[in-house]
Amino acid sequence: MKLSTRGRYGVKAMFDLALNFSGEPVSLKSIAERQGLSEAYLEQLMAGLRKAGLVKSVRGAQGGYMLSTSPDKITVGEIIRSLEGSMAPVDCVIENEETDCEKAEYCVTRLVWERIRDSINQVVDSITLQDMIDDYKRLHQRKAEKEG
Amino acid sequence: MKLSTRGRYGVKAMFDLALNFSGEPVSLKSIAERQGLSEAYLEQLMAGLRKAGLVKSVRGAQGGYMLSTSPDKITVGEIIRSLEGSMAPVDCVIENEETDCEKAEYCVTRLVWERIRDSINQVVDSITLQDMIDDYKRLHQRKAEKEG
DNA sequence: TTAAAACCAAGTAAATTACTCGGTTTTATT
DNA sequence: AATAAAACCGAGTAATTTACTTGGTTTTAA
Repeated sequence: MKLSTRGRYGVKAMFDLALNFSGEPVSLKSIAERQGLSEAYLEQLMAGLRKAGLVKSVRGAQGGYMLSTSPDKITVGEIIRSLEGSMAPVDCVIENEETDCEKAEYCVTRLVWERIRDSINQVVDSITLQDMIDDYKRLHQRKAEKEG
Repeated sequence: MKLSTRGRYGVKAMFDLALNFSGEPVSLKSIAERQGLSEAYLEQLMAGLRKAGLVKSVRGAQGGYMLSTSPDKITVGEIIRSLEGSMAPVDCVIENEETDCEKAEYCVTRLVWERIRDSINQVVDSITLQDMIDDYKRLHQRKAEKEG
């Protein structure tokens, strides 16, 4: 039940874009540097996020990426699902997908997988990039106080 | 974020043991047949469940496995964690384990992973094998009514 | 014109998964 | 005592997935 680097890096990158949300595009190079990620690999992830409509890109010199909308309208769930697919713990329980298992209708374990899936979706869909920014500010304010 | 076959088969096998909870041991062969799983592979899983104290084994002819305690005292969470390890979506957030990430204390994404982990744990720890048996009975009663 | 950037497709080494295989030991039954 | 059923154990392995890299091309501001 681990997230792959796609989801992990994707959330980091999107959070970086959210912190730098200003109307100006942000280059992959700078995101990669700040977040300590491979630029070439990030490129692949951004392609996924762009196809999902979560980011816009600006090509050419001084180009880069920016959130397609404000941080409070983008959830962690949308980010992860666009990069990793459904959060369903088992394939037979992927949203809006038929299962080929003929026992599905009376399958008890299936009910368990559905509950896990729903609870994961509920958390990730409830956290927006703005929430992360708020957490970030709180965390760093506390850090500043602590360090005097 | 998929469960591996270890967790999936493990829950199935434990549910099978719960349905057959009587004091008599149940052979791997019969579990494998009923659940449509490989006997040799199941053996590995049972070793894990035994080490975790969730099942007891009886060796020799007419031997087999049985739940170590009643179905209402065994949760899906215990089963999955004993076979797959922590449900943490990211290593830096495994319960009772130090992370080597020095930024951890002020890491925002970490807060997200913790919330996902907690919510998964909450669901799986709230579902006992007895709950699954109850669901099973409900499901099959409804099936019987439907089929007349 | 140059250089910075996004875009794209394909390749690849390493790790993980989902098993199997070939035994040994234990024990109820005959 | 012999047999057979069963758990126990360690190692091996094919297939798949992951986490990238490489080598380009296209676009566009300066």
